[in-house]
Amino acid sequence: MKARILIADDHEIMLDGIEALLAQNEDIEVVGKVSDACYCLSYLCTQKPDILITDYNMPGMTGLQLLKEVKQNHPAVKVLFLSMHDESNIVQDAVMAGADGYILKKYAAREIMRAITIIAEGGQYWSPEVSKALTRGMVKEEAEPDLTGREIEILKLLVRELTSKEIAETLFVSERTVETHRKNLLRKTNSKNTVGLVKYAYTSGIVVD
Amino acid sequence: MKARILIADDHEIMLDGIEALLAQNEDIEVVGKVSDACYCLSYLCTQKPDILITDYNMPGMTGLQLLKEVKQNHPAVKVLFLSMHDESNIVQDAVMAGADGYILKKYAAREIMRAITIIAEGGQYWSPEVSKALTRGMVKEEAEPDLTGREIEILKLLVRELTSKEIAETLFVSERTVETHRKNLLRKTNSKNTVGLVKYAYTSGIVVD
DNA sequence: GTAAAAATCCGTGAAAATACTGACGTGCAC
DNA sequence: GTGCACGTCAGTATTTTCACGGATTTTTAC
Repeated sequence: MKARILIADDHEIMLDGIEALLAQNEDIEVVGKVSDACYCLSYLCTQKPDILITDYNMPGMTGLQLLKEVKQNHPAVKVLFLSMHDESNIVQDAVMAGADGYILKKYAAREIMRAITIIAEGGQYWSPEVSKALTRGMVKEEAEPDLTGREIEILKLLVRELTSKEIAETLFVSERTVETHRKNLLRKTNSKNTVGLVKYAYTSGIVVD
Repeated sequence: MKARILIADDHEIMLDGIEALLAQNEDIEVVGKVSDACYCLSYLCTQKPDILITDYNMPGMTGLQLLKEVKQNHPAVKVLFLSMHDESNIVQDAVMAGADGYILKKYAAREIMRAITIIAEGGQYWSPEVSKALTRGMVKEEAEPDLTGREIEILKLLVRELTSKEIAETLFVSERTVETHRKNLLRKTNSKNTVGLVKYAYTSGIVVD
């Protein structure tokens, strides 16, 4: 009874690297490798993997969106995140949305096998840093960045170096509206100014980088 | 006569992935894997690899700095960059500093073998996108972001969400001076506003991400 | 059908960033 | 010994952002 694995990552070399690692274990079978979130979803419909290993930063769709899609349409599939980021807001979002595991890329080599074994048995696995980020978020009570669709939209335009005025013109709303959204973004992301918003956009995967 | 390869990347799984790929070719021998730029430099002194394959974003040192170190102290070592970025300024910096190859991570799986073969024979290899970025930079005559030390210093403080006033106080200079540097940064990085500077800081590897 | 969340809008005012133009000293290279 | 890059500083003006403290309407969820 092999664990059937689907791997998603936009860098093909990561796909091969992960596959090479997993090949060492006979109880694991890689049934597919995809480098695109949309293709990943369609793949889930035809094949029925037990576990999806996916990068958190995917082109076209954030890892979080992908996770939500998977959990909604294929609740039986376990999801293990691979990510460079250990910011508590990102990790927390992933956990809240039902991820089964989250490991940092820099430790992936030594942790991925254990993570898959545990997840295949119905458990969960978090890298030490990730656990720390989780508790940090809990304790500080600071992890709320639940941005609305409109806020994300505005953040994306902001990152494209548009001023509030230009964003307002683009979205056909008042300048005031944009300013209100920015005000809320500053509060939610705990930023001092625009710089913080751009940093958040980068580290949270809202921009593809 | 095998080609001796040293691999540097801060994500161990990438090291394993690359090694697994290279293992397919008998003419290639991986003599070391390091996940830190400093350790990489010391390794170069003891072992004598023919080719160094390195990530462009390394903790503690940018790929560019590492390249310059290598070319200065170990001119015989060829350097092949692996990177997520194809911005013309980054690519151009790498080429100018003497890189022997530059491939994008998303194509690494299919290109790395060819790149190494070519480089081992004394040639150079660039991913198609990289070549495009190079010519784009040439044609547009826009690729100059040669930031001075002071400008980088200010950019780093800027990314920490400090205002010009606060930066001025930190560096014990006039607010005007900081504004001048920012103005020059905007021009050099071809940015419209602060947002562009933060983006540049992220994509160029000035901040560690 | 009601409560909560999200999106829209407004005024005032201060702070910060950007645009423009110009200048001065220092050190280094050719 | 003369450019030239670099870092330093100034004045003036405008635009943009941010901080207050509201408000209304639309959408969503139960």
